[in-house]
Amino acid sequence: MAVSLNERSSAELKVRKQRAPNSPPRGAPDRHAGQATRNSEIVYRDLRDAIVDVTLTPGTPLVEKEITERYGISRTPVREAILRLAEEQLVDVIPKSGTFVARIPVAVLHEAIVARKALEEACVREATAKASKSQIMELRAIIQREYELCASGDEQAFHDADNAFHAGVAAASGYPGIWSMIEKIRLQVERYRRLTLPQTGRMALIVAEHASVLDAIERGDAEAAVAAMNNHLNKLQIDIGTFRDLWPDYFLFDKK
Amino acid sequence: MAVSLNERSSAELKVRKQRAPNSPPRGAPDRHAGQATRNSEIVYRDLRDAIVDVTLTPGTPLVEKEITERYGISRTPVREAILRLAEEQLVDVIPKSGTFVARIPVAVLHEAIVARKALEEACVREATAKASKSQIMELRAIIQREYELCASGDEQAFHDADNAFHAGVAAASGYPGIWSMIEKIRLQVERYRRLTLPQTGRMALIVAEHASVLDAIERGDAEAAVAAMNNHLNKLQIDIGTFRDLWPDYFLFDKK
DNA sequence: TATGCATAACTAGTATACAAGATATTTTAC
DNA sequence: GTAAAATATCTTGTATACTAGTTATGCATA
Repeated sequence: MAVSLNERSSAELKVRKQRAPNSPPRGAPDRHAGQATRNSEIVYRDLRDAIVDVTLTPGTPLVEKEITERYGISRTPVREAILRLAEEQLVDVIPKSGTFVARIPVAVLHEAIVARKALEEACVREATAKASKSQIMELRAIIQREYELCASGDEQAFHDADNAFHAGVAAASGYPGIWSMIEKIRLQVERYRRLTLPQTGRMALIVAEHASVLDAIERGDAEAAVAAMNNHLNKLQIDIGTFRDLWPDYFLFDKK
Repeated sequence: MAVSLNERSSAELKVRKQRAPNSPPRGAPDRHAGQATRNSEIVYRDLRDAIVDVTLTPGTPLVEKEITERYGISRTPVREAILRLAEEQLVDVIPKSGTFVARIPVAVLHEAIVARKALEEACVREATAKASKSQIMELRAIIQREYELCASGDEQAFHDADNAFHAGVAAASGYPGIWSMIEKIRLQVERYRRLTLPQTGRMALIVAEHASVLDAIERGDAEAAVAAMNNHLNKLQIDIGTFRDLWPDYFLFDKK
């Protein structure tokens, strides 16, 4: 390829010292998509997971130096991880003072559920029109896995399968990217869910609800599919009142 | 050593070297919300705006050192800004190689429009039910401003007012946070819009469409409001075919 | 001239040192 | 004894030096 002159204009060829403008490397443009082994990525993932499953409770101070020592790395990648979390409003960083696990903003919580319902409704409606046979079979397989995990009682795996179902519906709708939007939204809601719901005995109900969504999709009944999905997601509805007294420090009530 | 005993429990007092756990500073918990003057924030904003209004075209290399010299600051804040852009998929950073303004992903573009419509539909429906008189008056004022800006032909200001209208609808719905979600989604679509539409003569149409949305909201006709909003947003629909040939390097066609 | 390889120049990733502000502690004044 | 001021010790923000990998360049070789 060194030999093969590509068809570019001579104007672009004139720039020799620098990389030719407007030409990202042709060879590996988004290999970067593969999981990065960057330290900041590891720290980010660990911290995010710990915050989401409430291992790190709201208000807990996050000291860069401490994390630095735990991982045996320098402050730079730790700092990058914390900045990402700050953007997702999972931590509050107060300049020159400290960084803390953010309290759960109840206003955002409510809006997140509304937004999720709106997005999933669009997905399920489109999936009803466009889902291929193979996609439906995949969804059926996920439901079967949920059924099995429900029997074995593996909550974590069940939860993963639950998400896989929703992601699968988004994929079947031709809007896989919308699921990644939902996942971002889901972070805050998930913190609440983990904090409040023991979730015992609800697994069987979820499986049934997923099945009724898929049934409607399969028979092409868009309105029924939407209704079933909305009914399913309505179970997320939060009742914050109870917890206002229990853990007042975990929540942020006043909208900023 | 501690002369002034505060009223804290002895359990908490045992931790002396560290700040007491689970206690973010009471005084200024979210003063951080005020606009930060951090250098990284300034660089981020400048770069983001330049990318969104296509001053920086897709594929343009972003050299940290160069930005460093332009602003007279060190690499650290520049790097933080670039990392934020990478998360929003506005730049691609290829380790040890280079950072480039991301090409516009057409698949994401399409999904972004679908998502926006879904979210705005939820907002406008709820706004019809909940909008206060004052909120409706504010929206009416925004439309009037649009009318005036349309006459004076100030595209940038009109565009801002356009956004203000949609934000106002979200506020009236009681879901102001959903507008910030939409704004994130809007970034990619905006790049496309700036690139393709001269947008001349469309301003008057937009004003009329906004007015018809607000009229429906005011008379409490949710379905009409939703229909008007969808009609309005449908104008965003993209026709990528034309531009595939014009600027093939600006777009990313294959879904990763 | 064409091809492969060594080398130089560049990039982003990381480590570390220092600066600036906030908080906690101690000292001092009354 | 109380309160206010001085000080020490935290924190995050920034600058800079260094590391490691990538890309371009030029030279040797056929």
